[in-house]
Amino acid sequence: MDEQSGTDRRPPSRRIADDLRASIRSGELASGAKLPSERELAGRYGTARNTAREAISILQGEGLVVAQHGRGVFVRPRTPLMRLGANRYSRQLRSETGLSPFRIEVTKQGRTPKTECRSVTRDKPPADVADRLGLDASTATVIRRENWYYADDEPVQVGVTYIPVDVAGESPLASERTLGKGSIYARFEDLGYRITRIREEISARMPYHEESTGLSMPPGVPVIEVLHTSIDEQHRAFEVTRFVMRGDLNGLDYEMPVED
Amino acid sequence: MDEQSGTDRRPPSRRIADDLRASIRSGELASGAKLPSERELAGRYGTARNTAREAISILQGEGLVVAQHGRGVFVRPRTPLMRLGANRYSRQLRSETGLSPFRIEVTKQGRTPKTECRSVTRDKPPADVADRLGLDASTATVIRRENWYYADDEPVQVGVTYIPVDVAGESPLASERTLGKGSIYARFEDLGYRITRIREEISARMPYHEESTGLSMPPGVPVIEVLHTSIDEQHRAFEVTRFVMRGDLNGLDYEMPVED
DNA sequence: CAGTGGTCTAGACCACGGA
DNA sequence: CCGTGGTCTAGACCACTGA
Repeated sequence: MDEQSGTDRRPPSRRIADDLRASIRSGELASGAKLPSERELAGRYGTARNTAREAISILQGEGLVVAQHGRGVFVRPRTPLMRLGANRYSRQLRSETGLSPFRIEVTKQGRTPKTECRSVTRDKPPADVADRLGLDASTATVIRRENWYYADDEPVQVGVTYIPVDVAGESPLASERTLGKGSIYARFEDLGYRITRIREEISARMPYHEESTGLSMPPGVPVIEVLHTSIDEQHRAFEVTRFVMRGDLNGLDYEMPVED
Repeated sequence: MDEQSGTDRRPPSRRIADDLRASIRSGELASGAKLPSERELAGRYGTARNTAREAISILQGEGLVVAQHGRGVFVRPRTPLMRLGANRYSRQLRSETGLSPFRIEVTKQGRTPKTECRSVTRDKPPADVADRLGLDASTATVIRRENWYYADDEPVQVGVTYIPVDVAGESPLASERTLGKGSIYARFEDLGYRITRIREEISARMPYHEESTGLSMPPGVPVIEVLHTSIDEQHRAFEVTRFVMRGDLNGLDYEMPVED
């Protein structure tokens, strides 16, 4: 009754990883369950501990398990994603609830939202941002606002907003960390920029080292990067925000018309 | 002139990884450049080879480098992303060019596109798909069409389309692998379903084991998953497609109105 | 062929968590 | 305190690449 019938060409580390993966998929190792310890696996398969460890590291890279120092290795529980939609920018939603869609989503999950503007500075825009704003990257200056988004004090997103100085002027957008009622898009409206269209460019990648520590991300979890551009009635791009979101906690949900 | 002034609490593997990462960022190790060999690094830092190897595996997990057996470890070149937009579904684009947006994007990059319908079967819908189609997951039957998308014979995307049997009927959608001129949405129009709105739910995750082999993905690269729903004038969801795309080759680009 | 990464061994010590 | 993962060593052999 040996599963591998003598001709298993997989190296032992793969075999252990495959077995564990199968157990996770079948539900035998349920979400949150503890895997056998490295030493236990090594003994069971007759390998060195490092070999069992290598197997676990494969599963870590696939985002299937998380190791906790001193406790063990656990099947990574799949938390439901927050679903951020284009309605993030809806004026109606803004005025109805007085809450940002982020806060609504977090609250819906029974967690406590928090947002924090960490800095407001003047800076040169990154090349891609300058391009979206129609600015010259080498000469232009923008206001840079860095916002952090939390659920239960756990950071889940960062958003860096770039506003041309010509747009922000001496308004609160250019200097204040807190922007008052109706949040940032109300302030743009004060200045005569009313959002009518948005462009969102989405990509996925592994986090930079700073991001994975800043967002305290477990290994094997990618980020979603969204480069957002706000456009007004006169087709002016008046603001660009780069969102970086933990991929295990966030998702996007767009519904839109198909333009002929 | 020692950089670490005696009090470097980082383990050697981290230190090697940090140094290499810095070299990559600074451009000292350019895109595509070869890293020092594992043995070379071990010698240079006075560690065992495994320790240098561990450092490289950290960078692999971050998607910064790729190892090639027998050749060396290289800085992963960042290929430009394909930018898939909502105009994928535009009738105008379809009729103007006769090409699918996928083919246009790949051609734009100087590569050769290929698409292939691998199978057409009848199946039970997955729960999330059934939900989007307004079907009962346990009783309903759908047509399942599996499509693979290639650039220069390299697979870059998979799309699995689900169509309720009531919609597909006995049309080519229900059985033919090739759908003829104007592609799939033209066939839906033949049946009276004209796409007017779409919903796209986007997430990012590490590939399943089958996906990473099927799409021959290097380690440290996530996938983008898009659950797409097509909606017609009468608000009927008539088709759902789940796209799984290599995150290092694909991006999404939406422009849409903000609905009040 | 020499040089590279891929895998493995059998130990060792440390740091953390929980009883 | 013990059991866990985190890190490291100093070897070894294999498989692949390219001259």
